[in-house]
Amino acid sequence: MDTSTPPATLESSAEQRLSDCGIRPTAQRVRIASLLLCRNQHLSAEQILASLRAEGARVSKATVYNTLNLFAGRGLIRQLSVDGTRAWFDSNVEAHYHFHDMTSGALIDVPVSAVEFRNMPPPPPGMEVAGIDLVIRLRRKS
Amino acid sequence: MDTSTPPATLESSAEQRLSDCGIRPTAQRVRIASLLLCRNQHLSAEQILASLRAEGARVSKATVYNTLNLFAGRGLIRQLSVDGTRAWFDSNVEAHYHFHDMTSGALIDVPVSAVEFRNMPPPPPGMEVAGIDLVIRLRRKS
DNA sequence: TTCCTTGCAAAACTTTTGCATTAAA
DNA sequence: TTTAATGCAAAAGTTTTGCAAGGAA
Repeated sequence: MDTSTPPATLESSAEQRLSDCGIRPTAQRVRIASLLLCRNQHLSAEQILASLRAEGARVSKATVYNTLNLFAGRGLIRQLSVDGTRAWFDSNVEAHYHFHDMTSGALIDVPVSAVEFRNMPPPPPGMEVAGIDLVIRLRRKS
Repeated sequence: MDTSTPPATLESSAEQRLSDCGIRPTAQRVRIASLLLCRNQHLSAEQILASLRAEGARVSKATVYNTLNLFAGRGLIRQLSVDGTRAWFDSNVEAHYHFHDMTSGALIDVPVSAVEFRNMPPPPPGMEVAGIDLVIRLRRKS
């Protein structure tokens, strides 16, 4: 639909990643992937929609949500439930944890290497660990 | 409003805890506190509303939400963001973590003693740790 | 009386869905 | 051409809010 602004290299690498996941690289999906996957970041659906429209892209809210769910389902991004207000989409799918600045709402990545677990409780019988979400809440030092 | 069913001891201990927190123990607040604080559990606002009404209590949705927010603000309960769908209110305010059964949605308490951290990343300058939320996601073993 | 709490309904938000239209292979 | 994706608007679900009425001090 829109063929301007973002560098060809970014777009083509996003296209490549979508194809690799078996996702048809439509214009909207490539735009969303380019925006999100260019670096490690945490964005809400609304932020993504606003950014794309600011760039002049033609995208609907429904497509943003559909696309984010699709990407998350294919492991291209990770959906976070950090505060109850909305979902955050994390472009970093490597194992890692988060600082959550409760004042500003900001999320900061914490590498796995910074937190080592001495022991972990065994999962209940018949269950296995699918993932570990660690959120370290921060407040301004008093 | 309603003076039936729950044991007097439960109600009076709930009343005591509310008074201790400087919360005026109205009928609705005592009912909600009695329901939630009788044991360690994780309930949604809607579940609490349904339980109270099933018991014959006269309570509105607005009051349930107002009350839960009030209790959480006073540290009487803890609000959890585990899945994006809704808030869960945890009657256990002692430090602890959670298993999250992704199949059933169930939450299971994990005592702090079951998880020891070998090291923790230092909070950014000017910040301090306000809390640690650890969610261990579980799926059925394949 | 005065202040706080409640209930109801409506509003505010985030996210999903139905369906006609459009784009991709 | 045939299938899948998009856009729009409406719906769905959770949580908040405004305001009149009710209850406690």
